[in-house]
Amino acid sequence: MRPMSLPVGLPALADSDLVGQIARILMQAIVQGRLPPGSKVVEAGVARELGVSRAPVREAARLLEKQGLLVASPRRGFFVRKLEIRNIDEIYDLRLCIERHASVLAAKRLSPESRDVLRRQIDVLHQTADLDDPARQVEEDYRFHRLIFEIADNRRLLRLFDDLAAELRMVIGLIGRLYDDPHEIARTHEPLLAAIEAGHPERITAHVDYHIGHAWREVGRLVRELTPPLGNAAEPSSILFPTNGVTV
Amino acid sequence: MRPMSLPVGLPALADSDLVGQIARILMQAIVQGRLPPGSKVVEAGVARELGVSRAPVREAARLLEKQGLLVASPRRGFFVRKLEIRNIDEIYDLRLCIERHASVLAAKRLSPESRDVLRRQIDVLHQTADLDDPARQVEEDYRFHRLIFEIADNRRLLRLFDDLAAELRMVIGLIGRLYDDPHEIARTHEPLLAAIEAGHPERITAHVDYHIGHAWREVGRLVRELTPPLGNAAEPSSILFPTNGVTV
DNA sequence: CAAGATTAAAGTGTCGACAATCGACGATTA
DNA sequence: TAATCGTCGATTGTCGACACTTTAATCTTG
Repeated sequence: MRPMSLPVGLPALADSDLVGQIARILMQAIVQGRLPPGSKVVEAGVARELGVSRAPVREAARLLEKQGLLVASPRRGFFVRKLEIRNIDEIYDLRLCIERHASVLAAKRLSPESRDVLRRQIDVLHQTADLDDPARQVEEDYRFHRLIFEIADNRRLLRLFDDLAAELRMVIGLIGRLYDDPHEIARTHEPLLAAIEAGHPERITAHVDYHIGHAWREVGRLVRELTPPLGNAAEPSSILFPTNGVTV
Repeated sequence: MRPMSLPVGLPALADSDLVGQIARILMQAIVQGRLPPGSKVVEAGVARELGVSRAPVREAARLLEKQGLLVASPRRGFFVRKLEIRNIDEIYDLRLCIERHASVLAAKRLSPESRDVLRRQIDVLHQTADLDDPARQVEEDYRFHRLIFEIADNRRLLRLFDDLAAELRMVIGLIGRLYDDPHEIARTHEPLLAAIEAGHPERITAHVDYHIGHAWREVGRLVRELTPPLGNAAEPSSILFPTNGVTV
């Protein structure tokens, strides 16, 4: 048995695949804002907190780096990716691109069962809207869109969506509530599903464009509002965020 | 004032990045066929061969896994991804999706300079066609398409293309010569560029569809032909690495 | 002689250690 | 006082070691 110390406030890591678990834990910490953008991820700190050595932590950090959540600075360590508008735009641009595609694909491969699954998820969206739980709302929203990718049935496309979604969740988590009326969110999914059921590529892409484009503009606006305290998007010399030592 | 600051905006780093170097070396070994699909990547072997320890090798392998070149089997190690038609189709499907998008974007952002760069690359394609060097031809072909992504100016899109291209290079490297007439390759790029210059989204996507779709069908056909005989070629951990120790 | 059991070899997962490097702080100097 | 330089702690990059698993090779045994 391995001498595993007691993780204080962190979920215990029992199963194998330590690296994957650490990556997930780090990801959660990031998207939940416990590791704010710009903050440093100290390997030893994470390792100690989780009761493991630095090696698997490093590997997890590398994965998150390739995924885009972290950036590595050569002899200085890993940092949570900053909130640059450029990056937001690139993510949404790519998401729009693949979600149009996935939606059209999903329409082609839509079965009665998968149609029902989407329907039910819209119901969930409506129910969640009553809860006044923005985080949950965002989560169920993503679940709907993820379902579309699952139906599209391209594993690589799905993985890509998950990667983008993780980063978007971080952004959305930071700016808090995204829409004023949660029911509005739920409703806007209905015409999209209708278009998918109808199977008209043009109508589908139009609705996706509207739907994602709306979120894009909204997030962009809020991020722009949130960014000024940092001045312009000075990319180099990453220390414009002081060692805001909230590292885990 | 801060003590640092090299030239702003330069990626610079590169060199002392052992993990990145190992990842590149492994990638080359894979796309050049020295590590055939299905073969095992033994950490200790690679480490010894490169004169480093296993730690950075593992990190590099993890990156290549996330990129799709390797697959990890929990207590058994990393393996070069096998050549499944399903995977090929997924890659090309995604590539088609993003290349349409990138091409339309590139048209929007096309400057006289970037137009000339594309033109010149087509010239290179023609020149390369005379050399009877299939690998080189494929390389210059990718360079053209990569230029489109550069012009599209979305870093994430570009990274994604690079990831896909690496895997496609592996596939194409394995099936050897892709087209019968290299000049044909070069020529087919011209109407695509013309469409981009004209800036008609429909014409652009049509040409991209034709261009990429052609490669897709061709590769798919060849892979289908090639799959029964190959299957898996489990390699004994032996010397198949760089003829020199360019590392450390 | 084949199928299963046994043992040995190879390889992975993880750890702790150590030198090299970076950044902060304070002493030194103009 | 402000700027420069050197020192020191903190942290990274890399290594070698070790326990446990898987794979192979060998030995039983029906």
